[in-house]
This record gives sequence, C-alpha cells and structure tokens, in this order.
Amino acid sequence: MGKTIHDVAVAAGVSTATVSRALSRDSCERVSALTRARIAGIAEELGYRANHAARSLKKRSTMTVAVLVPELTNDFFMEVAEGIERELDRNGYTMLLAVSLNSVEEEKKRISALADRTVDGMVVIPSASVGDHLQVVADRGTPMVLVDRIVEGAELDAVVSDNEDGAFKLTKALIADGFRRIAFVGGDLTASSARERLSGYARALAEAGITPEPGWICLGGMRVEDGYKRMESILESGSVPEAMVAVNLLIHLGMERKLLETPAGPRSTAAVIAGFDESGYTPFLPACRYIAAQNSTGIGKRAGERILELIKEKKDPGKKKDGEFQRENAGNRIIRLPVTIIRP
Amino acid sequence: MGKTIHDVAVAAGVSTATVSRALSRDSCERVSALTRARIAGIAEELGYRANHAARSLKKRSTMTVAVLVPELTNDFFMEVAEGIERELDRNGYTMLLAVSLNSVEEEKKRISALADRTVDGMVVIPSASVGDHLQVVADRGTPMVLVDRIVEGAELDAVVSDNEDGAFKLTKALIADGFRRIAFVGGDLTASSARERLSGYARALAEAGITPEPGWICLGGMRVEDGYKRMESILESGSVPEAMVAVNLLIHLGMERKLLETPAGPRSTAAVIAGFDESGYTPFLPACRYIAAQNSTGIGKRAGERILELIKEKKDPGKKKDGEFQRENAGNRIIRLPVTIIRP
DNA sequence: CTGTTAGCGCCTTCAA
DNA sequence: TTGAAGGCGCTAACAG
Repeated sequence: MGKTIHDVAVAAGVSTATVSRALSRDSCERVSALTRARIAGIAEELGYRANHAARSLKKRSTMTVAVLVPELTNDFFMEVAEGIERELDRNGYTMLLAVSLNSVEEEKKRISALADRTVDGMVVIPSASVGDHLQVVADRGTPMVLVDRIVEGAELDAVVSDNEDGAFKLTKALIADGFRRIAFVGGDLTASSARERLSGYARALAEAGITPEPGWICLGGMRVEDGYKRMESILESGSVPEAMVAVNLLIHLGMERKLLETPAGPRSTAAVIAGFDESGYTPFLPACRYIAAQNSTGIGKRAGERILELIKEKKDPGKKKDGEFQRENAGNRIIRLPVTIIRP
Repeated sequence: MGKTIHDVAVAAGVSTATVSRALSRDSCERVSALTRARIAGIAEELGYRANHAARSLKKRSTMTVAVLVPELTNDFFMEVAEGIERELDRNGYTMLLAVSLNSVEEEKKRISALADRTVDGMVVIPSASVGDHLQVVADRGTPMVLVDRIVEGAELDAVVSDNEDGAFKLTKALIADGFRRIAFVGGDLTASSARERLSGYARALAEAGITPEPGWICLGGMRVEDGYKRMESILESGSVPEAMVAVNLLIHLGMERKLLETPAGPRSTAAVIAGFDESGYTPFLPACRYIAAQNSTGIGKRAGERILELIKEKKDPGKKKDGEFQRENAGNRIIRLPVTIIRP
C-alpha cells in the first residue's frame, strides 16, 4: 500500500498538517525552511506520493482539464490537443482527452461523465452545431472553451481559425492565377467553419467581379466520401469548373481520390484544388495548388491559456488584473487565429 | 454546489447508507426493489451525481485506465487508442490518454504522475526499448499492458502485430513479382518491431536463396527525415536496388518524399516500395506497391480486454475462471495479431 | 512556526 | 431490509 501523509508525519516527528503545508503549498506558506527540507527528504525517502483522490475531495479541484474531441484519428484535432496539453502541463494541469465519436448523443454522455469527475474545466471541439448541452454544463459552473466551431444557442468562449480570411485568400490566389470558373466543394453549413469559408469564397469572387454560376457551389458533407461524391457529380455535370476550393481536408482528399481514379481525358480540366490543412502527405496530392494552413498547435495553446484563465477567474472571483482591459463577464469572447497560405 | 448523497437521503427519508446501496451496487445488493426505484427517481429528480473523488478515495479504484502514447499525431497510435477506449467504455471505464513526447524521461514523469492518480491500470506504447521504469510501476501493483513494442528488462504482457510475418510476406510478394535486389530501409534495432521486421525480410530472402549484398540493409531511424536521408544515400550509392521494404510508415513517407523530388532519370530504378500501415493517403504514394496493414483497432481492443482482465484478477485474486486454461501468473503473455497484405 | 480538530462525500462493516 | 458510525487521505481553519 502507498504511504500516507501520516506515515511521513510520524517518521518526521511532526503533525500531518505540517507535512501537508511543507509539501503542498507554493513555498510561500509559513513553514521553516529547515523543516520543509527535512520533510521533503523523508517523504522522498519513504516514497510518499500524495493521494490525488483525497486531495481532490478536499480541494474540490482535480487539476484536470477535459478535452473532448469528435475523434482521435484526425491530425488537426490531435495537433490542437497537443497544443492544449503542453499549455496545461506547463501549469501543472493534466489533460483528460475524451472522444465524442462525432455524435451529439455521445457528446452529451461524455460531457456529463466528465462533469461528474469534477474536472476543473473543459475544452470542447463540438461534434455538431447545437450547444445547449454545453451551455448547461457551463452554466452549472464548469469553465468551458470551444475550439474550431462556434455553436448555436451557447454563449461560450471559442478559439477558431480565421476561416473567412483563409477561404478568401485561397480563392483570391486562384483568381490571380487566371482561373475564373471556381467551385466551392463540400460543407455542412450547420458548421460555423463551413459557413465562414463559403463566405470568404463568395467575397473573393465578388471582389473580382465574378458571379458564381449555378453548380459552382457543391455543398454537402464534411468527410472523405462526401468529397468523392461531390467530385463525381462535378465530373458528370456538363460544365466542369477550372479550379475548386475544398471546404476541408477530408473533402479535399475525397476529391483527389475521385480524380485519381478518373482518366485525364474525360475530366479535361478541373485538376486544381485549393484546400485547408497541411500534412506530410500534401506534396503527394496531384491536384493540390494552395493550402490554407491552420495554426493548429497555436489554437491549442490559446485554448489552453483561455481555459486556465477562466479556471483562475472562477477560483478567485475578486481579483482583477490591473493592466488588462476590464471586459464585462457577460458575452463570449471569440479568438480568431490567422491561417497561412502556402503553395506546396 | 452539487447535491450529495446526504441530500438524496433526506429527500427520500432514508439513510445515506441505503442511498449508497441503492445507487451503487449492481442490483444484487439487499435493498428492496421498491426503495431502490424510489431513490433512483429522487436522485434523478434532484440531479444527484456521485462525487467521483470521494468514491475513488473510499474504494481505491478510479475506474480509469491510463493510456500512454509517444505522440497524439500518429494515426496508428490513435487507432489503437480508439480501440482501447471502446473496450474500456463498454465496461464502464474511462480512458485517460497521456503523451510521453517520444521521450523516456517524459515517459517516466508521466507514468509516475499517472500512478499518483491511482489509475486502475495502464496501457503503454513505449517510447523506447528500456522498460525498467515500467516494470517498477507494475511491480508496485499497477496492472500494465504494453502495446506495439516489447521492452528490455521487463516482464510485461504485450499486444503487438506479427511484425516478422508482415515483413516476410511483403518481401515475398516483391520476390514473386520478380525483384531480387531488395533493400530494407530504416529501423532502430532497439525497437522490437524493427528487429522483427528485419528478421522477416531476411528470412524471405533466405528462403528464396537470395544473399543480401552489402548496402541492401540501410538501417537507421524511424521517422520521416530518416527515410528521406536513407533514400538519399541509396540514390547516391552506385548500386540502386530494384525494390525496397520500408521499416514503417514514416520511413516510407520520407523515402517517397525523396523520390518525388528526384527526377526519374538519375534514379532509373528503385521506385517500388513495400511498407507498413495503410491510410487514406496510401493510393497517392507513387512508389507504394504493397502494404502490410496492421489491425490497429484490433490491437487496441485486445489491449483493452487484457488490461481489464488484469484489473479484475487483481481485485479478486482468489477467483479463477473454470473454463480457461490455468496459466501461471509468472511470465508475460505476448499476444500477436496478424497483419494483412494489400496492394493499394 | 506548528499542532489540533473537523470535515470533504462516499462506502461498509456491524447492529438492529 | 435498513440505520448508525467510522474512516479513506488530505487540507483549512483555529489555537497555541
């Protein structure tokens, strides 16, 4: 069995309270430096390790932040998670990574399971665009930050990419290359990111005085198979566009898959794609011309910083930082990070 | 603040003990079905949620299994993790996913931090080939299962792919295609998986009566940049092999990257690669001829099952299953899952 | 600076 | 079938 604080107290000939003070508090506690050192030594020697459950029970804080992602097998989510983890770890917090399996139902279950564990805060990459269940948990007092998507029916802080600008710049780059018949492919418009990207695309076209023809905007879905199907429809349609903006990486990949299977003859044109998210495989995608690279780790870092701020604010509600602008608590703060356009 | 068991007890007009019994124990507890139902209703109504920390403190079990992976941004690891998660969830356990950042030092830290949280068990994908620090934790009583790698200096259960067979079959397929000058590229031989794959390669060659020439075996590294460098050396060397077996996906990717940058003229041959791990990008890798696909989710599932078995065995050490073969506790059990050879 | 005391919320013997 | 009581390991008052 593990040693307890009591064992250390006995070995050191002091009370458990003293041991607790010597070991836990950030030096600034009133314990003589001497006893502190002595106790630390004895604890070390005995192999004493504080019991996390007991401490959590007493302090009502687990030093844990839950991160809920739709799936683990997604590089963007995992880069975000790594960014969060690093930030949390730097501050002595542990990340509890959980999966919502791309299902709102599952998301609800996991959220409430996590809330039961009294995590100190939660960072959520929402599975869908409804967020009442998130708001409920936030209202019950769990600090919460959203990532990647902004959600209907919830006033929550969020960290997202500047999607509008990304799509705008991608489209503009294609226009600068001389393309005019440019399609927008994929996208579930219940997702804020998809809406914003479509909007950026439309703005770039408008600024160039190009009016999108019917058929240029091929919405629907956010996953590989959707991209495949959209590309299929495009190739089968009479008028194939010269270039395309893919709403996200999975759609992009599906489109490339379809192109790969299609002999060059029948498709004639439509072999230029601009999309989102870079990876080690980007150079191998034949049609890929431009990529809007999200700062995924940066998003994670900011989300980590924000959730830690919220946790701190909750802990000492009185203290306000002097230097900082005194924003009202009401309303949500949305942090937008820029994307970088690259040509692979 | 959250409701406590006491609130429910008061509302129901019973004692806290009764509430505890009614809600926690698996029905088989001696509580009248009526009170059980009534209490459940009241608890529901009050929004009572058991305090996880308190329960853990009392029961010395957190219903949590830690999964430690070298990095999150790796599809294989994440597929394994999803497999584990599913299995754990099915049994009421929570997965605590942590990252060792590919560093033994960090791995040690995380392991001990996780042990402090008194997780009920740990599944570890080791960062390196030494495992004393793992054995220590296991010996202190934390059930532990290794995944992907077997480690020196530790007698621990492990779930791995049949790497030897995978490399053997890949090499054999290349031989069947008429190639004879076949190289083996990449590999840190401190990793059991790399050793096993090299061994399978060598066996296939031997069975075909082919003696590897010096220069065919280009060991070194397990990451993209290593594959790139190995490929570079191969191209610069006088004798370029006809085909190559890549020790893993990252090496494979690095090799393809180098080939992509090299005009067809100078390299003449050496554009056929057999490697490990399939992904959505596999069809886009120009040189890729065969893939040995690991059953990653299956590995996760088996690892989940095994760790749950070990946890159960630890809880009731007396009970032995009747039907099952009565293996001695000593010694480690290694589960090997077959790989599938595919031609993309 | 240090010790004493009283719980945090829950579970689990022991009695009834 | 239920209740009363003690304690899991730790920390935060309050005394000394």
